[in-house]
Amino acid sequence: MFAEIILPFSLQQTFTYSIQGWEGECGVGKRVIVQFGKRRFYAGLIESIHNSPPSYAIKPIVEVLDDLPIISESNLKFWSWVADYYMCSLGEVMNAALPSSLKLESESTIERGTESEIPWDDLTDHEFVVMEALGIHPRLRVAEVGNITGVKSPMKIVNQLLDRSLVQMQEDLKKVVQPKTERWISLDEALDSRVLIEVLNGLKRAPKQRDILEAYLQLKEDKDSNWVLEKDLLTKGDFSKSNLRPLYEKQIFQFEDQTVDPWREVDLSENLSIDFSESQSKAISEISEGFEQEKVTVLNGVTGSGKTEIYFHFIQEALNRGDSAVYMLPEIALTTQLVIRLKKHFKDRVVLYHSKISEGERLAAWNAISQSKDNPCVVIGARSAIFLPFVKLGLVVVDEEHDSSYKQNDPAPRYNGRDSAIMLARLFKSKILLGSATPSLESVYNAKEGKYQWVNLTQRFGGVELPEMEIVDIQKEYRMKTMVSHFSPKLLEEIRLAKNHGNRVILFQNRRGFAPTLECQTCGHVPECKNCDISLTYHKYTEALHCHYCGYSIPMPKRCKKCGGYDIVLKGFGTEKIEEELKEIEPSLRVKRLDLDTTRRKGDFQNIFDDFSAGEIDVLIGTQMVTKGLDFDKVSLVGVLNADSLLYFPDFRAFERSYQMLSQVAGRAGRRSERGKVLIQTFNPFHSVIQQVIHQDFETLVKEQLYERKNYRYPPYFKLIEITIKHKDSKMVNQASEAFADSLKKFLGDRVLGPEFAMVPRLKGMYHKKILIKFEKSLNYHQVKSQIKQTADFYFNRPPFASARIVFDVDPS
DNA sequence: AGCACGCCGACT
DNA sequence: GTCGGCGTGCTC
Repeated sequence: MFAEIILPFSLQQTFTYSIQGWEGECGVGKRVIVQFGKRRFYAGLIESIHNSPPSYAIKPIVEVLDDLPIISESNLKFWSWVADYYMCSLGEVMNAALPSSLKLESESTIERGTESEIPWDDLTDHEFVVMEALGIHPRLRVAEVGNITGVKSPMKIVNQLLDRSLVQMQEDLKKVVQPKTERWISLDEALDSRVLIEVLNGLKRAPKQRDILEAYLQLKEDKDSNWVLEKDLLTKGDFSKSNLRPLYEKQIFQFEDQTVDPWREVDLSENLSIDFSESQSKAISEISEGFEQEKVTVLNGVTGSGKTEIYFHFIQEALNRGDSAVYMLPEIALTTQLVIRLKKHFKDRVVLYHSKISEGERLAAWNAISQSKDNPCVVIGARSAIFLPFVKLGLVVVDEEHDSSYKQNDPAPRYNGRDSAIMLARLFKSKILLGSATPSLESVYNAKEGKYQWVNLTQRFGGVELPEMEIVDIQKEYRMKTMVSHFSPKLLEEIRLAKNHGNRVILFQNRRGFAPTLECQTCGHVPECKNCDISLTYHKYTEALHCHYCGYSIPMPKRCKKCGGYDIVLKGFGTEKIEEELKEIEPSLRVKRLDLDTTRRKGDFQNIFDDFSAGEIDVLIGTQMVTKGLDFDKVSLVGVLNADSLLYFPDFRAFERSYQMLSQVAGRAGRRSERGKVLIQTFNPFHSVIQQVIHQDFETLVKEQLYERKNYRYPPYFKLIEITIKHKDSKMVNQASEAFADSLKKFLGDRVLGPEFAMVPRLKGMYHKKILIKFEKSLNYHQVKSQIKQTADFYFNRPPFASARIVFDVDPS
């Protein structure tokens, strides 16, 4: 009997191993240790078991790691779909799916060999260094041999020493990551409370132990629990770990190691009850209709209309049936408040899963889900949650389904969390609900075609009106020289007004659109466009300064045009600059930033959030982050500093995204009590998208954009595959991509666009060229992809282009 | 991915 | 001449 094993890297095929000796233990979905190549051992996963012997020599399985499969065949089917659809290997999907602590890899080490005499005089310098090091450390990793000798390929040296039996080599299996645990202590079970006094008296001559015992008893009293954290006990009396050992030996204490639970200190006792408004109840019954027809259902609910409560309702319904549910959100919308709300409602059924949880939590989540057959769970997580080992999955909710961060761009698998979730739901025959205030054009289109069920939830909770929206024409303001750096007089006035009424302000500044500008450190001069009276922005690709309004450009100057000084620097115009300016204009304002820079450390986000909620910050300046699921009260004003930076992003989704982002940020204004205000600064007050945003005219946006997409052959009418060819030699990248594209054109014709240099042509020493395939939905995409793959194999698996790398990105965004 | 094999340029 | 770099091919 043989097994097909998935190995954890980007090799296309599975590998066949003999299961001899492990017939009883083997099973699909279990991990096995196998040797791959001459030395290395890996934990692979059994994909299938069969009895057709291959024509080549095979190796046996070394060990079966699991008693029970870690994932089911349904999950494996899902993996296969992801690998197939997104044109990557099963190994890459496995890597994305498994928590690191389930991955094992061997590591080569060397130690002294059987030859006892070291012929020091016959050693090369490198060999000498290695043998010397082995005298100090009994064991060295092969990588360390490279470090101490400074040689790039240490195996040559190791092999020479191996030949003379001066060293021997070993392979140690290592967990990639070990989960962190913490130790809990209680009195030994065998210890009767009556004998406790005796024990205390018995410790008269061991005062330290007696102190510890007393400290424990006090802690036990304080916390009202028999189990106390070792850490707490040690800090209470300044004891050390070694003081505890005799207490374990005398069987006074017992301990248990558990993975760290970050929710230990949070009070989750409160029970939340939900009362539905009339419009919510109506939406619920419409969603149920969609579910009955087994359709993907889209809940289009404006911000503040209470989508979350509706999700809770259906999650509860799934749990009542004994099914698990997944509630997916874009990563940065996974705020603590939402998780606490969920935990208060669904208690210990809640499982959190995203990139920032600890390895221990990750493993615990994985185990909870794989044992969820009789204990249904509700997973709240980011896109990676779709890879959990679900058993009975009854509901998948994808909130903010339009969000572009559902797409993983790098590394493979380059999958879209929303689209994959739909497939996951299909495989598990579970219900699927997509929610958004501004659904994606894809979902709108599918609903129009009758494929998806569409449910509207238009009324804001508590009847609060949508905010008042106003445009500020900054082209005019700049011309009249009334702008105060990036602020129009109107915006500044509204900020002051908000502050005077004790309200808060959110300012939105898209980072991506704001390229750096050049500033003279001597005279402060900033090069400006001769046509548009705005600063020119620096483009690395062309080494020039561009105006992104009229296209005017000048080569990167070496010295200041005004004063002739050489001291010119590039300055960013991100949130940081805005913060600086506002503090200068209005020093009394308490201003804080919310962006990637200020939320790098764990807890940063929460701190800023808490300060803002508590009224300790007047103005919060942020990037996309402020648009996502933040439920602030008392925000009377939302200001968009420059809407154009969104509109002119070079991407076919730019207008759709602009609408979504501006609507989302506007939705932050005036959520609970009073009506809020939104000010949008723009150079293009009459731009159709800006007009659609301020009139909340989603219908027209959809109509116009769908028309454009159809015309220019973009999704949802056409499918896109972006292919990137990388090579460190630009000539090679040109030749390879041209040859490849020509070959693709033979069967795809003008569906092949490019090759063209990427926006950043050279990245990490590699030149990048892109080929874009646009093809009709009516084509069999399976066939198209396999033809592309075959062509790629033909070019990139043999000379002269074997050294070029190729990357596929299906449905790029 | 990681490792071996083989070709080719730089320095003793 | 030898050492080490790098390109190429293969792994069940």
